[in-house]
Amino acid sequence: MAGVHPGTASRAMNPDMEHLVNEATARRVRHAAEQLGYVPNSLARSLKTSRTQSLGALVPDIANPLFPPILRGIEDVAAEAGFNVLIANTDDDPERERRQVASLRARQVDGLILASARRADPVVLALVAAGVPVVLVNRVEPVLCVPGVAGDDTDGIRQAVAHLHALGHRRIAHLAGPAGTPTGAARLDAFRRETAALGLDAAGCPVALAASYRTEEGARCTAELLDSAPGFTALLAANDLLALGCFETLAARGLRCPEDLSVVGFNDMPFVDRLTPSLTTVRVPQYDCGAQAARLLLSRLSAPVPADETAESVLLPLSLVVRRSTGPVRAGEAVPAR
Amino acid sequence: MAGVHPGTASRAMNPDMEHLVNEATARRVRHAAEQLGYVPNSLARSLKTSRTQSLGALVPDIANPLFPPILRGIEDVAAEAGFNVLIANTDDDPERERRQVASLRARQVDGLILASARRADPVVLALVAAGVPVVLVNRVEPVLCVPGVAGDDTDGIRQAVAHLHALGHRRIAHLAGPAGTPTGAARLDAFRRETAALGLDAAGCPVALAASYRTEEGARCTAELLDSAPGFTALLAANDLLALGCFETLAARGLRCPEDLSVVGFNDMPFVDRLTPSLTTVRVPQYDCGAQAARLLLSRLSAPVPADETAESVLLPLSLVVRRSTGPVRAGEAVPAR
DNA sequence: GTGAAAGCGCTAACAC
DNA sequence: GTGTTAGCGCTTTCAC
Repeated sequence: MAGVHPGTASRAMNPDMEHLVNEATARRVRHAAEQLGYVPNSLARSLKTSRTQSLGALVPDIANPLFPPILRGIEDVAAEAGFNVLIANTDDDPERERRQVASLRARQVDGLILASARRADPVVLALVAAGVPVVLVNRVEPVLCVPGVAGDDTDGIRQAVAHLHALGHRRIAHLAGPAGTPTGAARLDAFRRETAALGLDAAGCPVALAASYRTEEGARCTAELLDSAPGFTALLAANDLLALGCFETLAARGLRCPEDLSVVGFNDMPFVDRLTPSLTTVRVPQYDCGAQAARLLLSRLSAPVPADETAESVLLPLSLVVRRSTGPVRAGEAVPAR
Repeated sequence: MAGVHPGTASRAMNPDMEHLVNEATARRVRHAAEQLGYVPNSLARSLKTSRTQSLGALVPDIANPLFPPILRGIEDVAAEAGFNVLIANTDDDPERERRQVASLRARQVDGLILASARRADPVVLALVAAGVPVVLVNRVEPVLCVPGVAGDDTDGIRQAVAHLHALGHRRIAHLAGPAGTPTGAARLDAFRRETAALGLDAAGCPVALAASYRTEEGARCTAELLDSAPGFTALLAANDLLALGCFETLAARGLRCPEDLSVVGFNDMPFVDRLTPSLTTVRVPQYDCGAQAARLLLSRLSAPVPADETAESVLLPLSLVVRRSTGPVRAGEAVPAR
């Protein structure tokens, strides 16, 4: 319609090549495109250039409130660089994860951000072996030698334990996350180290292992702890959803929080500040995690890192947000220091 | 590697064409593919077939808890049919919406699901004019003549008003959603009709118009209502987030819910059952909305509907969930004028 | 049952 | 500054 060769039209429509074309011609082409409602076919473009300008993002479940802020962080950074993001849910199911990764690879994403990594995740290993640029977020596993962005779990747990200790608690239980997740394992490790470092009696600091990061699991494990190892005055949950489950069990048994039990969560999910009692929790900057992970991946795309270079992971600082679910231990319940 | 022509390999790898190829040959091809870690390039396939097996989904903001369940519904149905979903955020910004639609079209999505439609949305009209299969969800606008799936807002408001009326409330305020959104407009309309039908005095049923579906807006508008038209004993918010804002203002002014003011929300967002007081609200089956919308779109893709056929919209039944934020009006007691 | 060949819409060398 | 050409990886009609 502009009376030019397709090649010229292509140049006129591409901001990076526009300078190669006569200003008047370019205007004519753009005008024709506008008239025709022409939208360049990015599939064809990608087939030619073998870059799709799109990233894949894998999350366990988009409906889990932890992940939308991360995804939003990824999207915003990606959009700024002209990248789209394809989101897929794994439901923490390895088989589904495998299928989703295959689908994203078939769609030729330029790189992948995984919020769904499990410990020694074979899918991640395969991806790395295949040379696909990958960055982990939230769940970072150093053993995998994949760069990632996450909160500094160890320090977060340290702050939470220190807070409870300062309130006089000496018997602190831990509601640990699934052993298969890097976060669950790291937080449990940190919990054991920190309580030991403060000289707390290991027997007074029982641990329950949740099978998943779900409210019902939190409720079940809390009940289990109360039944099998009573006597603790505070409970540190590896995740806010688990803490919500704890609230449920306490309510069901007529126990009050924080009077009977102080509860600390992890993540600072949206709306946990509006619960009663409002949840004391370790704030993880999810949006920033996502944004940083996207930046890390984009930088690796534009400047590929040699295989022998060590994968650098970023640990974002966390801060404890003290609210109403934690309080001083009751005098009668304080365990005498030995 | 299998020693066959690419065309044969293609047939062997495609479940629908597999019957055209010798079983032994097919096995050989699949084995070679496995060995090589071969993943078919769906870009090239799509370029040839001009179907991408992907849908676009536009939401105002993925971090708004209303939308993840809808997206999950879409994804699950799409996945079952072998479709991927590309998600994009509009932030309710028409310009951003335009760009996102262009990007999705450039990626040749086979159809679009919009949760972000505004009233008489020009982007939607342009899409329809261009013959792109479109389905609306949540925000459905009959005027646009686009099929959609949403809750039956009119009936939802009816139930909420009837509930408050049954509790003795005769002065009910409405915190209306943005006039630019179909949901805001429909709920306001229904509110006016229902209160009138019950013979309530219009002057005793003041309305505040929120500029956006955000907590802060809800807080601001509640304050405005309390200041300008005190005397109402119940407040019906067009959306749970607005209701949360209402809670904030009540707390700030030392007013109790439901003793001083009964509050009803809309949507039944995740976690509003855990607030104090737990929120009485109209439950919208978000997941089902998304799932139905996806089904509707997929059916239109496989059996295109002639242009002259009327767009059929689906209204899902809603139900009021009565919790603790509503209670009987106390005789002679009204919200104290400041 | 398999091979041959054309072409989806675009871009990037290369001419001129 | 613009036209020409080849080809990205795949599918599909048509031969045989």
